[in-house]
Amino acid sequence: MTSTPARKQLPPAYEPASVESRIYEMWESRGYFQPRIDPDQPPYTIIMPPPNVTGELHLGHGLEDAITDALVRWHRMQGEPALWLPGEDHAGIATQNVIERELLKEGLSRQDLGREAFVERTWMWVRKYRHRIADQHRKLGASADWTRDVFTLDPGIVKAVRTTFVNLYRDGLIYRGLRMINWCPRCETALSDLEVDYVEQPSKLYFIRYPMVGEGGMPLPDSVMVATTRPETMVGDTGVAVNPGDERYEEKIGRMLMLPLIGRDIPVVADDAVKTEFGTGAVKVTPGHDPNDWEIGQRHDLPVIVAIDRQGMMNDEAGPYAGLSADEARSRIVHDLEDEGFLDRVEDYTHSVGVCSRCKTVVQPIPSEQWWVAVNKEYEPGHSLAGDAAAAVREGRINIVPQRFEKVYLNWMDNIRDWCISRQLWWGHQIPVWYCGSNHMTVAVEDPAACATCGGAVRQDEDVLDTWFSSGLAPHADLGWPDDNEDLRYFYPTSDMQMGYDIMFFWCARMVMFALYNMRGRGPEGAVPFRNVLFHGLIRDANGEKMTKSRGNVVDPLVVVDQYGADAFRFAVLTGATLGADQKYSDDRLAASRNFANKLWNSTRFVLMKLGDQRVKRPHPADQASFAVEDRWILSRLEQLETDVDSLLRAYQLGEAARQVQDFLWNEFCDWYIEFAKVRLNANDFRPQQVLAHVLDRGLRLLHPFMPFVTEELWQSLREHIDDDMPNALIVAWFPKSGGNWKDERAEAAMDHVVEVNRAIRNIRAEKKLEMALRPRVFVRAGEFRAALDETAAATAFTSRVEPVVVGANDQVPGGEFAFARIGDTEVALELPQVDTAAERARLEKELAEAQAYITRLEGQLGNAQFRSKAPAHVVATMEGNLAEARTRAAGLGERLGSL
RNA sequence: GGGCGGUUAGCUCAGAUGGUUAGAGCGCUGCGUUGACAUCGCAGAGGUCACUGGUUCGAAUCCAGUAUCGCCCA
Repeated sequence: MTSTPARKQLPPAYEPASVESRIYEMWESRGYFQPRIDPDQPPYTIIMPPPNVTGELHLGHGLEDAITDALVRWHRMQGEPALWLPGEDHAGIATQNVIERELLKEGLSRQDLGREAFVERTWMWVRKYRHRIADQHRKLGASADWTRDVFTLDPGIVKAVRTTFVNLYRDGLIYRGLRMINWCPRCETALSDLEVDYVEQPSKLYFIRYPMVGEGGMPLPDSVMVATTRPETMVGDTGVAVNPGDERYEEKIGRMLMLPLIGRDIPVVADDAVKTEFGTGAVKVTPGHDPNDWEIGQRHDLPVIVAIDRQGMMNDEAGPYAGLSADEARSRIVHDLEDEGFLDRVEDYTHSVGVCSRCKTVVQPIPSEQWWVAVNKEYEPGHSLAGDAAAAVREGRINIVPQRFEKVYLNWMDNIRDWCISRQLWWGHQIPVWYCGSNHMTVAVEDPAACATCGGAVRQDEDVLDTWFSSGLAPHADLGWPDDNEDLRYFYPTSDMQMGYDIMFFWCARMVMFALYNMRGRGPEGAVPFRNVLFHGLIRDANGEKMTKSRGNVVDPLVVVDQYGADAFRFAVLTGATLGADQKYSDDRLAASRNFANKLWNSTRFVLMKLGDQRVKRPHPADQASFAVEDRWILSRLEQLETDVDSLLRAYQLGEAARQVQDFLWNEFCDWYIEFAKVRLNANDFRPQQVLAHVLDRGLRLLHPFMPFVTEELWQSLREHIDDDMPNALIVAWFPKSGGNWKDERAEAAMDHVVEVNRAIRNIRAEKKLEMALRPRVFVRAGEFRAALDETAAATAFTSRVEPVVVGANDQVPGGEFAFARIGDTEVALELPQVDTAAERARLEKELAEAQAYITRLEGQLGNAQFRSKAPAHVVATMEGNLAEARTRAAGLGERLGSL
């Protein structure tokens, strides 16, 4: 075993930097992150969404680590073999772009290097950044099993990708086909529908007359006017389409038009896709340059003419405009149309333009031969990739949290189209297809030596797969599929999955589709990639803007960790918003969380100081009656907290759970229990020691999933003071679960009352501006809670700086000058050097008025027969209790007013 | 065009299945270094829960509509 962390005197303030790396090293070197496979126990498994190897982690990754780590630590502390499997993604386009930018600084292009050298250079980058990324996770406290770290280009994943590809191909779910794609001229690759963003752009709508021609090609005086936003594409027009129900064009359907400037004859076709209300109701059809026109062209057998090449230049098909850029061609064509009288008019128009989501270049829709996944095709009766993926969620085999995202997922899955998976890149999983000289295709997992059909020499398809193809396999591929190894058998299906809602379609949807296909041998329940998937929101900047490099508002989580500590960062992002909602980043919230860590640090210092070198037993419920009211109160409250945290965590309400632990530790344990305990300890009554140690121990355990470092560091100091079966580290200590043994309603009510009495006393002190040194006598005329008030009188004396005298309700308070307050059936009379009668009267009247208003409300409600008959008994009882209490209070106040 | 979400204190946000006088942090006001903590303590001010209507004994919470901001899909 490695040496335990250094345990000297704790410094007076928590210094995360001096603790975090030492603690993390201790955890990792002792192997706590590696689960022990135990066939008798169900495991907890969660896969890390692999960050891109392109560079640094951002706040979103930090949030993900905070969520995942809290979950995995919670499960680990419940004794489950817990596996958090980390990884990194090769991120095709993104990484290639980064390397190309690097090369550009040296004046080189990837073509200068050649494919092999370029890929090798990229690997050099990867080797460096993989470790950097892992270290960043470590700084955030991620208790991931680094011995199982997976990179999406590891040999095992290559095998998984190829096996999936081959199987899908054999089942007819992967095909190569000429279809309209989104081409990014800058990235020089095809993109899937998901990688295209649509932005509104002001543009023009051009109205162009296409003259009709007769049988022998004779021009007729009639014409059809079309409206278009891209006049330069008209050189590729092969038809004009109208809606079949549009009366304006009824007689023209089937007739021929003459394409201006070009002179080609093109037909008028009727197609439902044409909207009568757009432009003139007639649209030119350019199947080579528009996705909708492509579809129309397919339906009406129109030829496809590609007149603009992939670099955006007009080619020979453009006739007189060949060699021009698309922009130049547009102005020339518009000019020529006008000259020849074909241009009717131009209107301002706003339309949405597809841009590459990565580089924002306007994408070109072009027909191209690419590889596709047929997501809706049945490979077995009743089974298609998308159909099964939707069913798994509909039928509850996969649970989406928060539930509202279920609709988004299903809506997308139900309307999904075939997925373009080939990319014209060099960095990624090269498509496992080989071609020979006779154009035979060999599709194989292992590199073939020769063509499977004719034995000829083969060349591999040059394209690579969409990055999401490989990450879509993560849950089963990361665990070893297609090999049938122990990890896969034991840890699959994974338990939870977590990601930003922005990659629901990219990643979550693909994982579900692939897993249900690849793992279908396990049956519908066992095939799912995960049982629950959590969608978290985005971290935005203080103004609610998305953080992007171009905006320059990106915050580095490691800078935050340096400044405030990893625990503070994690606590702040976890409590910053509810799951699924975006949150705004704020330094104030970080500071508040750091302050909490420091508060915890100091309260532990206090407990340790009071324990000295003592080793105490845990309080035993059998001795409950022997404990003081504040002991019974805090132990009862602790059990309630344990119950609440358990149910909150089960419901994935991580932020609320963290808040409740904080609230307990700060506002109940520190503010009241510790303050009260001081009095007994100072009087050499050492009974609070075991309560202090026990409650703190439990509190640190409850907080550990959210603030792992500071809790572990403190617990290391605390553990040797508790005479119990204490493991070596908090990370593997049992998570508290209430047995209900300490629940004590009476103690809670009594202590609540004592707290209120103290508040009332302090309130008077503050209001009367009594000097701190002054310790006035205060008569506490107690009713129901006399025993508790008696028992805590010394604590009241200490914490509220008074000399309390607890007397019975019927006892008289001696003469003198007093300020009065009422808490239920208890009257507080604080002795003053002198009383400003008018001010005192005003104060009491205000309080009385409040009490009266409250009474009126309660009387109204309780006087309602409907309420009495329909409301549950405990609600009525509570209100009756409150009414009685308020009446007692009002009566007391009235009495005091009368005597003034 | 379809769908989803937000709107609660000056700011950032909590408020399961409707049920005490709606909470926290930060900020603000006043007081305060007593041996855990000034990264702190005590006390206080501050909210017609966006609006309108409905359901209910009872609505921040459920329903319908409106306004406004944002997101997703087409």
